[in-house]
Amino acid sequence: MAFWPSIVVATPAHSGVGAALTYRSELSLAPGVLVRVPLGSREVLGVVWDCPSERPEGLTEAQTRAVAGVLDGLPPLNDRWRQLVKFSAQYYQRSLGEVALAALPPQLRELDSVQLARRLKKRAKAAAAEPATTGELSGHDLSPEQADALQALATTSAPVLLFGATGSGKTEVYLRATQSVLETATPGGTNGPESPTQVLVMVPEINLTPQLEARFRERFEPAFGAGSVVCLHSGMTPAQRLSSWLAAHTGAARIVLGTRMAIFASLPGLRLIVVDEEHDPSYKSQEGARYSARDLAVYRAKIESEALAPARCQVVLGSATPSLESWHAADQGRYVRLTMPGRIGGGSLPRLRLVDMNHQPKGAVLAPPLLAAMAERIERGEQCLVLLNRRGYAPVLACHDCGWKSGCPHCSAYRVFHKLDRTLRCHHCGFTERVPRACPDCGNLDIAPVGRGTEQVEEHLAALLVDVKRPDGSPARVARMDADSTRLKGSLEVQLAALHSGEVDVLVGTQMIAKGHDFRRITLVAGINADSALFASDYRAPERLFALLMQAAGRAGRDAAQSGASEMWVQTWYPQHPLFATLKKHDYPAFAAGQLTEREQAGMPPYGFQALLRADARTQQAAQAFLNSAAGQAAGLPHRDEITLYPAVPLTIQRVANVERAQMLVESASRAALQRFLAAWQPVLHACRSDPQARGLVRWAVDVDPMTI
DNA sequence: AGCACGCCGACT
DNA sequence: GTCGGCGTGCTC
Repeated sequence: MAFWPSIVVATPAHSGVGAALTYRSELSLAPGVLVRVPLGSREVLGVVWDCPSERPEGLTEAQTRAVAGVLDGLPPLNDRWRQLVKFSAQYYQRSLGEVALAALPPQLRELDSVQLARRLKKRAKAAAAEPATTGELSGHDLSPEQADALQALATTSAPVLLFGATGSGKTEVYLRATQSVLETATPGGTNGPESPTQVLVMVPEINLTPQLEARFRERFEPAFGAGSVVCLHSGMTPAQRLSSWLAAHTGAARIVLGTRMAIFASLPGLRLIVVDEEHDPSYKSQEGARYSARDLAVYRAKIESEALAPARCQVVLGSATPSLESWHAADQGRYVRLTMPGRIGGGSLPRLRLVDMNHQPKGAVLAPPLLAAMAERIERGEQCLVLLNRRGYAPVLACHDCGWKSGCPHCSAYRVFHKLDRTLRCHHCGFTERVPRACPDCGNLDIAPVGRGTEQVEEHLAALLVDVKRPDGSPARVARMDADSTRLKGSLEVQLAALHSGEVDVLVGTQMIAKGHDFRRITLVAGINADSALFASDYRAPERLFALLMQAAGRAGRDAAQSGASEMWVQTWYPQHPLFATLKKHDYPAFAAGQLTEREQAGMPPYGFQALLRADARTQQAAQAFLNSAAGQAAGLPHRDEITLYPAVPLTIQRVANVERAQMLVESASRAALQRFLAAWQPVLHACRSDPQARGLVRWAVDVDPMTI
């Protein structure tokens, strides 16, 4: 008897192969089984989607090829995983195969069933050698707010928005919720009683995994064994990723910590998903399938719950400054909002001090009152954070004689001056050159930096604070932390340790210093260039600025004894801006309500729904021609009358690495209409590729629910 | 995406 | 005379 399994393989959206391919097999293959199949002249990894015993019509036997091998020994990917993949592919307008294969660890593609069996055997052996010691689970006492939140978590089945101030102890809530799920949830469901309960915890950045991993290991390894907590993120080696993935898939791992990619991990016993800092834009993927791991978390919990009923899989979205989408969902009652307004130990949030730059000496990078406040803190043995969202020494180098600027020859952007290695670096394409001795255009020797980045502020501060002494009489120390200073592996840890040990008094850095890290002795945080975000054209800019400043403020005064005296300084030319009034009161609900009113009036998300059609081409003309041709041929498609297609426009940074970029905004008041329209548009887009006007088109992509427009 | 096939310039 | 440039086109 022959079977005709339909199998998904890695075929990107551009390839035109959208659906599964039909192969031949002597054996019946269960859906979710991993196989190796011939594709063209290669042999690739595939996932069985369906396995009928009838050959599909319109396909002759000669047109099919036989399955080359089955990766037996590995349990099939379960129905819910396949449903998650299918939904993601549909919703984000990509092929099933692309999403499915991208969700698997890359190294799995290179393994045959013999090698895989060897890996699995090794894993089993290691697990047997390190049995759980059934130690006691320990934890600190809970605050009343934490206890209330946990109580509410236990009784609700809707998605939970945990709205907790920085320092309110959200992590402890995650730990307790995890503990409760692992200890009490009954295993079972459709996946069989053999799959132990599991928890997925996501963080926005790789940088944040180590400290979270340490806390989860400390709490759970004594009871659940050495391999019970694993990480999953793109910074791991291929071998580590495969290992963690297998641990999750086989149920050996009980807790998976990871970045957005972890949402696709195979977790047969999944009972709880935590999305920490749920507002963070990093949860939205910007390449391949442009999925939102936060939104998929909500969907995944829903389908897991449906399969587990009456048991359930819960999802918790945590933030001190939730996304307006989640806030709105809570307003509507679709999510349950749990609020933890107070800091652990009763400390208060830092006081906001606005510095009106209109009344400061001309050209001052740091206002004198801010400097004085910093000096005072240092003399008391306290630490300061200075936030500036621009790395390098200066964003541009310019010649004052002829007007030359340090533009990138490959991008429509300036190259940034890095003084440390005397280079001009393009932050978009990476093109780097040594700084020219003289102006390349007119030969003038007097070329000067314009504007400032973290390197310059670090240098500046070191000079300005040179006479300031710490309590022990030693001079103040200034350090810098940004993507440049933490590039080398392990250097982030070294720098964090220097701050913790008190070696450093002032830390200058980009937004990476605002995120998550727990600094005990910081009592002053300063944002020195917030204005650029105040009037940005992106309608999400205020939301992001508020979140960043709120998060940065949260770094100060985490030690309750000092929290009363801690301050958040913001330098601005617009102290009257309404954003600062709500920030001053730490009143996120008021800020969110204001933003939501504006969004509603403008029909913007979450009241309207958007997608972008993006095109990259060798010329701007070709990119726009593709978009225009796509728009023209959208006439008559389903729901076209419910869709607004905006004119094609170049991106803000029009050219990157010699590729011209353009996009077209697609908008609708109905998510369903937008979805159906995009699905019907897909074949048209494929056809438009070969439009003679669009000659030179490099690639195109649809971005559903884009973060920036 | 890979990887073929396919048709035009500088080299052993 | 070939090696190889990357422009189209297909993958059950």
